[in-house]
Amino acid sequence: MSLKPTESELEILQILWQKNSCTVREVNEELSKLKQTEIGYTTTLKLMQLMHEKGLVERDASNRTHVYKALLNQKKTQKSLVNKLIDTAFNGSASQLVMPALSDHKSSPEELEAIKKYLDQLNQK
Amino acid sequence: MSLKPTESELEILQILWQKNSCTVREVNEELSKLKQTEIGYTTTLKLMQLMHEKGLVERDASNRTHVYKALLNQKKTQKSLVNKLIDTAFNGSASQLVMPALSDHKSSPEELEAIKKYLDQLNQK
DNA sequence: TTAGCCCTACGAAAATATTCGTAATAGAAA
DNA sequence: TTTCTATTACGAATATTTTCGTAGGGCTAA
Repeated sequence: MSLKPTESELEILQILWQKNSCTVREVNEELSKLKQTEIGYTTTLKLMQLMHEKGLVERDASNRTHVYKALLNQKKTQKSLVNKLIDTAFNGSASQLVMPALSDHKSSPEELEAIKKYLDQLNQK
Repeated sequence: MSLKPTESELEILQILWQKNSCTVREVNEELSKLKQTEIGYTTTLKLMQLMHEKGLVERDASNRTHVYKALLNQKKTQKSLVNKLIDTAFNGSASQLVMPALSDHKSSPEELEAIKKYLDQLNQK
């Protein structure tokens, strides 16, 4: 099934992944910080309710203030996003995506080393 | 300014980049092939007209059948897409994006080699 | 010339996504 | 208890994106 989150939903998932679990209030504050502008509380609430209906998140409603958790697996979601990007913007060539990605986002030597190891591993198969 | 193309616009840009220049008909056929379903001709036409208004493409209207070209630079656009993805879904870590990207999209040994060379180059700086 | 086809322009419907106001109410505070 | 505050539920307005129908007209083949 793999429901695809919208732009806004992805931002919320991002926060949930990072903090593990959150109230609407917390997410709303994070979002406002992120976007540099005050976002209506009920806007965030509504989004998270929709995500709940869609099965993107679960929530503990045993207390009045509900606590949300992401249900979508972070790694899987990332993979599908990357794959989509590769297909729609890079003609299916992963390496074409990889190089510009590395060029802009200054990665540490350690990170680069890790990638290299990873490449060797792939090569051996 | 850097106008951000929508999902559909990106698909069209992709085709324009690949073929250099296209008529609406050509794009429409490519899109239909891509999406595995017939897309209304005027749907594609309208999208490309909107893209023209937005300045995403230029067109040669000297003949009845207009010929379109992308105005957005491919590499720049790709970079900004990748950067956005890294920020919104990968917590700003490029290497976290790179590895899953390579794992799924089976890259040829040549491609992998190219990436490795690229990494070495980055390392030397 | 006329019929048929293909093209553009344009408006508007449909589908999606985002934002927010209002009402109800639980729980805390006075 | 009464009041105040925070929270959920829900409907609806807005905004954005996608899709398509129709009209007008040029071009070509018969």
